[in-house]
Amino acid sequence: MTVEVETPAVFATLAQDRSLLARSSTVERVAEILRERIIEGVLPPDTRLAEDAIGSALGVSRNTLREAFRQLSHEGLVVHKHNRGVFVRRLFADDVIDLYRLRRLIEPAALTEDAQMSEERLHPLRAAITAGEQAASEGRGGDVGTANMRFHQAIAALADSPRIDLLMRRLLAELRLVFHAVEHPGAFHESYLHRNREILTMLERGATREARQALLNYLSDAEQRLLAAY
Amino acid sequence: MTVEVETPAVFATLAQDRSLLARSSTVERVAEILRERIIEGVLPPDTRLAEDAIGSALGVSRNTLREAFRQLSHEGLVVHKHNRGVFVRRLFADDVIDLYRLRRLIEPAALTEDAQMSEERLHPLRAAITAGEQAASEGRGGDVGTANMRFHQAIAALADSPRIDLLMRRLLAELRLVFHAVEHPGAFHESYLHRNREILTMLERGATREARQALLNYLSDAEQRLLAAY
DNA sequence: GCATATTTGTCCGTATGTATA
DNA sequence: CTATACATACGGACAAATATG
Repeated sequence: MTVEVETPAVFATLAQDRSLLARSSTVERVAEILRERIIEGVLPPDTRLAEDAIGSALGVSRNTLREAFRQLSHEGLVVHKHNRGVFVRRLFADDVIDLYRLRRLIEPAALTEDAQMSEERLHPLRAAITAGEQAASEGRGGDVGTANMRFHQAIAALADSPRIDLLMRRLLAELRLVFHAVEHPGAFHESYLHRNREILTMLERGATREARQALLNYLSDAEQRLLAAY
Repeated sequence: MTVEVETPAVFATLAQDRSLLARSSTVERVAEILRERIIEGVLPPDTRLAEDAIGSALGVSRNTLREAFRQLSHEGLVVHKHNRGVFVRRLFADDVIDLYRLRRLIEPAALTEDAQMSEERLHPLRAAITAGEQAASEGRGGDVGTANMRFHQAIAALADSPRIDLLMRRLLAELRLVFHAVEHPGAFHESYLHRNREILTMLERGATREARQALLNYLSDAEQRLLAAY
């Protein structure tokens, strides 16, 4: 069963400058637009991404679009079925387990004792949390999820490793596909806001070991709740 | 400064079946050929991979070739410079440090206590080691390196996680680029053969903790030797 | 089950913009 | 600064596979 989405309305972008401020390539911009739509849930799992429809909607050639598809395929956001086209990826319980196994490996490891957890380094964590709290108080459910993602990206960034940053970014993008399976993503993320702040507080007072354990508990809880939704 | 390689001779493949046994796509086969050449060192770092030259040498269109490039780019083997083309990636000391940070995180974590280290599961490790020893005794230096890689891929596979498998595969492919910096890659890998077997022996008798420590020592040693070569 | 229409996979030619000698 | 080489992007073509009636 494939999902069909009315294409013209969804892709109302890219018709902009092109020649003026062509900082990035066309392929990059097309991939970025599709990535956003998939992550937002506008293009839910199993949606067929027809070349002709999207290509004409975005005003790009098939070749260009196919390169963007290839890129998203490597990021795990779409799957390529031979002679059938590309579809927004659907993740299963196996994937949730695998993704959280990786998270439990990477995120706690980023909370090293020796790294001086200065105000400076912890600032991104603080910013993500306050953004999440504000979004929650204003009822912007989607933004709560985004802020939560930013918090965990910031945790991974403490490892000070470009490859871990990239790994975490791709991992969280995949997780977005999972969150669409829970009924109220906003409420799901909101319930973890205070736990994020607790972890931050622990880090601020240098209780790294404690923070690591709290993070592990957080991850196991989230995994269980997601698995229950499957 | 970019390296130039005479193209026609290097790419004497792919002219085979094409329509007969088109099991994998053209893109896959092209990527595989380029990956091999890069890993073997035939295409050293900073080599420019011109679309026209390689495309005509392999007999594929530029579109197909570009998709193969994108694949290799995601694996970190080539870098894409906007409006300049793709080049074989050159890694620096920073990258060696980053890559080994990831290895120290992933590989020991794959050696879990609870996982039953049955004969079955440990067989890939044993096979990789004997292959390495045989290659060493027959003076096939390059194959020693390949076998060593296989050993560590097999270690990562003990984690039983598709994403860790993929991560490890990409990580080891990147490391190939590093090994070309040492003068005698074969001798480098040979010196670690007996340490691999020691680790296997520890696992066979259930001394997981000990094996993990030996693996960590192994990785730190290798990192130091590589950094010294830079 | 069959015939037709649609869509993808692959390739080519070309025009335009960009970087380098 | 000019010229050259090259990557980017487009449109069209055709075979093969798939979907549709």
